[in-house]
Amino acid sequence: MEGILRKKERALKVIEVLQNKFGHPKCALNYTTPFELLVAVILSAQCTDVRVNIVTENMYKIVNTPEQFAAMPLEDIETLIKSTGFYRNKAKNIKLCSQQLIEKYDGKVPQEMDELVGLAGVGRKTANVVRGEIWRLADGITVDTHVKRLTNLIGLVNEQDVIKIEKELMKIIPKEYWIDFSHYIILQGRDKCIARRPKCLECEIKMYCKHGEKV
DNA sequence: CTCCCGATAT
DNA sequence: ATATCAGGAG
Repeated sequence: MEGILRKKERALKVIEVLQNKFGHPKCALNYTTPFELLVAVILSAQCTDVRVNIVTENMYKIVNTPEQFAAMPLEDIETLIKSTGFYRNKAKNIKLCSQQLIEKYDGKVPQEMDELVGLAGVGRKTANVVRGEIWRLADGITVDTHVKRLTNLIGLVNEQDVIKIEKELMKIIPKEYWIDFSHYIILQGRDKCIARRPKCLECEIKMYCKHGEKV
């Protein structure tokens, strides 16, 4: 087990490199309201953000409020979001989540982590993204498929459970970087550390990576 | 742990 | 054909 201090040191170096590369990153999902972002993040499960943006651009012209989704037949929501995959679960969650927002929060997206996680289809990953993006709030670190893969490769964690990964990262990453860290890792995951065919030769953080350091 | 699931790159 | 994509619920 590598020391926590050594991990912090390497994490800060990775952050420095990626900060210089990506600057001040923002969410790649398109939205105009907190609710639109919440729905977009729910749709982004196991789906590219490019696909989600194609779907939401069309859909939000028709429905973009909790009241409208709550009133819409489930089959119609399914049709609108079908191409994002898992469409039956997602449609059910979006509709139920909309009803919960109306009943409990006057149709507005709540800020507290506990409240967000209590909504249908909203887990810690989705809640972290919305809180960080909308209100710049962070009492957690977004752990998606990219963060899971890269933090293991970089050796910051040795763990597959996303909740445990998040807790470990919260010990290693200084809080001021909690929001941007995930953005950096995800952007690097798309640009260089692509799961299907990583471009280790061109990777800016290969010296900190289990794959890249062999190149 | 399994299931949900279409689109895309390889 | 197969792996992967800003996961969450049962």
